[in-house]
Amino acid sequence: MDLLTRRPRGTNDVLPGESPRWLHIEDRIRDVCGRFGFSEIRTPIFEHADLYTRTSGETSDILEKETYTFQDRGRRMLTLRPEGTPGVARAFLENGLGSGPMPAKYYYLGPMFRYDRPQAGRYRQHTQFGVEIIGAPGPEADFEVIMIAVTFLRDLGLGSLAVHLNSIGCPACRPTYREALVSHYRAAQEELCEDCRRRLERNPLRLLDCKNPRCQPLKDAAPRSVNYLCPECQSHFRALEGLLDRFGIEHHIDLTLVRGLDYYTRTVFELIYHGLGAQGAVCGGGRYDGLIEAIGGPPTPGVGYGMGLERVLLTLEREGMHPPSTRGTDIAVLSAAGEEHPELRLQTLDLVYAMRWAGLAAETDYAGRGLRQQMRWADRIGARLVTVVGSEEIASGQVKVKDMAGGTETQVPLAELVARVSEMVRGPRT
RNA sequence: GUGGAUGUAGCUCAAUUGGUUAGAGCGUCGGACUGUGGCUCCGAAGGCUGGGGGUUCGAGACCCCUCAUUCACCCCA
Repeated sequence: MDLLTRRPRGTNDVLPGESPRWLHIEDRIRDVCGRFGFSEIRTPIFEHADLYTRTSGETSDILEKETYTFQDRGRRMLTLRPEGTPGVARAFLENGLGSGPMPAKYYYLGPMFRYDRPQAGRYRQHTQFGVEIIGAPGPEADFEVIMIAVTFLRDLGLGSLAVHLNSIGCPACRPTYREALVSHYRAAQEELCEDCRRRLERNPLRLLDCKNPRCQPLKDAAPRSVNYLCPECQSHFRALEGLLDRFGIEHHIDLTLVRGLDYYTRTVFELIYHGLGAQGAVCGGGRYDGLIEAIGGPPTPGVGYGMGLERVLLTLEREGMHPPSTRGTDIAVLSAAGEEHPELRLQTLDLVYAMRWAGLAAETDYAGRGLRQQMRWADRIGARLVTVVGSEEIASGQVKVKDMAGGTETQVPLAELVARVSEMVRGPRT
């Protein structure tokens, strides 16, 4: 019934009070991406449903149960994007971006959609900041992707991070590992929890994700993917670790880290923020050397991540960090006109617009309230300066400008008001 | 999808074993001070107690359903 006045489940309004936090982190994103040489790419919020089924794999119930998929009026099956990477890969191919300078380095920022049960920092519409490097096969690209995330979070003041890292091999070596894993688990099939039995059949790598105590002994004894890597995958992984060491980035090899999407190869990683428990993972990504080929392009390596910004925001709040204050009102122009002096009111508006066109943040209350109330209002909105325009001022050509913080008033010729206020706000020119 | 907790004014919270007309602080608007803010005092607006059903003479409170939030799972893009 009051569906009309309630937002859909798992969505959020960003209210004016919250907006400066978003502006701040968006600002930091654009800055760090510029420094790292990443350009923004904007792709549609919906894509053909096939794009995601083709890339993310059939094993995950992600796509069947957790996407917003619908048919449009032209009977196309479309999906609200659940993540950024497939859309970027598609745009890369469709627009022939491979003929530009390689590797291609992109970042994106925007809403993603997933149909699951909301929790704090986890919503049906959430905002992701992601980066992709396409066309760079070596470990330096993996490193750069991790570093841009680490640098961004450090810039925000969230330095207390650890990189959790693993390598899940490539099409050459992963099958061997998968077999080893399956035979290890098959031997003890009866002891497994229900979920794990299903995983064993459908997606064996996920066995390592199980938190059921019953499966722990078996999991602890399970073969490790890093021991099954082919020489190429192994040296790639070692080199990445070496780079992280060299730059003093805290990292742990997490042998149970197996990301959910089928397209990952070699490196997978997560960034964990210390002391946040289940909400600690702020960022996850990895290498996807087979993805572009899977959607019909030439074999092209890629690596990237997605970062959930609501979770970053939540972390900032829990750490008591505040965004820098935004520009407020420079001057409130109060009107002593009242309703019976329309001409005076118009002269007040003349002044307000002259100030705005000169670059000042000028505000005026809509006429009608008493001066006391207007003053109170100017105080509430945080105006730095206040001036009053009335018949006395117009007649004498002199207005007073009051500094709200100190309470001091300065007499200023009306003709010079805009210039003088600009000086007071910006500091005198030298 | 599974289990637990919680829903009272814009916000934070009250309301005796189930008992008259659901209160306070903050915020908003207005007045004291009708041409000067912050402090103080006064006043007003603002509620189908999330929604629906049930028990009862009587429900904000108890029961059922539903919606939403939240925590832990599941999953993690």
